[in-house]
Amino acid sequence: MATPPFRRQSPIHISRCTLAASFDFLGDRWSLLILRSALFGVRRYDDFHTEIGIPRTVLADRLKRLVASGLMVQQDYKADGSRPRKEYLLTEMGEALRLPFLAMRQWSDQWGGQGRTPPMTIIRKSDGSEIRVAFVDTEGRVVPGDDLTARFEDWAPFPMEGAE
Amino acid sequence: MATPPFRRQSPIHISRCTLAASFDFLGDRWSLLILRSALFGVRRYDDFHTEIGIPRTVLADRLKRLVASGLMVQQDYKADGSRPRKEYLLTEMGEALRLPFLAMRQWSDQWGGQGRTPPMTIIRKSDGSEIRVAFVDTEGRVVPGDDLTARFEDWAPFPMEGAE
DNA sequence: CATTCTGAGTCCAATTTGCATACTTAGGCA
DNA sequence: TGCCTAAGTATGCAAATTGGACTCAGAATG
Repeated sequence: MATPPFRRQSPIHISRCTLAASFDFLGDRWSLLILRSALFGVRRYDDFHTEIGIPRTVLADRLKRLVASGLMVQQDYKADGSRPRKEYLLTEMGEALRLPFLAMRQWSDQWGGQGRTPPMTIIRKSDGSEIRVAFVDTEGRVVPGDDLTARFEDWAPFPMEGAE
Repeated sequence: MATPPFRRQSPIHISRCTLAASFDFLGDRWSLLILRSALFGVRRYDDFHTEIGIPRTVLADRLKRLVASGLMVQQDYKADGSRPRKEYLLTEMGEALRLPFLAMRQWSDQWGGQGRTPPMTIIRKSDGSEIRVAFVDTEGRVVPGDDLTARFEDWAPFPMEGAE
């Protein structure tokens, strides 16, 4: 993936950038860690609390925000031997974070893994072969990172090697 | 991408999770926005400052951390008519964030774009065809999200549909 | 029926972090 | 010599975070 040419400004203004908006919203330590756990199947207040060590006040706040933003929904459940409670489930929108999060995990394992074998591998159900995240074309074939450019709406194709 | 089964704990403990470590490190609004701009080719202190509206003290702190962590390097440059200055460039490690960031952009455009056409499209240099981020197998072919499972080191293959 | 237990929160004071404004620094240039 | 500019640092106030104690509701226990 090639290095972008020097620029004084990003081609997309920050106030109209959906990515910047996302970062603004869920770009904090705790929200990201909650979503990580949720994508693994964790659902309950106390489970989030003990797993990630988040202060209870902050957890309450973050869950409220995640629900308000449509990434999670509250749902009743009833374990036998205890009263009805709420659990927090990812919506389709929240579930869709699986791809970017796994792309991020791939990066984390490669650059922060200190050469160790990653503890988790994604595999295809059918045959157990390894899966990774990559750029693909409309035919569904992998494209190398250095063969990419970006096009901007109402712009000529951009001399970029800096899609992002 | 299928919903994971309910679990009380994530299969990877947070203290040994490279992804959690990454979130811990760069999981804050400003670091993410700085990296977004950097991936577009922005390099200079004041350009970051005016583009993303970050307070100068926080910017100084974040750049220091990004350099210390190996995501960026300081480099001298000399524009004519002015004295030598420093600029901040992504390292190979920082550049490698392009894939996860673009995966995140794809998500942001889909779920936060309110149905508008995304202002940016990644295209292949050679023929201008559209490119996206997806799961691929070892042959470089796209794999649908619901055909995935995770395998954990020293574990049997995991009944997951919750790779993350 | 009264008591205890538990998951899911809220409340609060101390600390940390973020913020805006102002100030500093250093070399080129008029 | 003094001004200009990019790139910071210093400082004091505001906001968010933190850990600990407290609350609440219904199920189980006696």
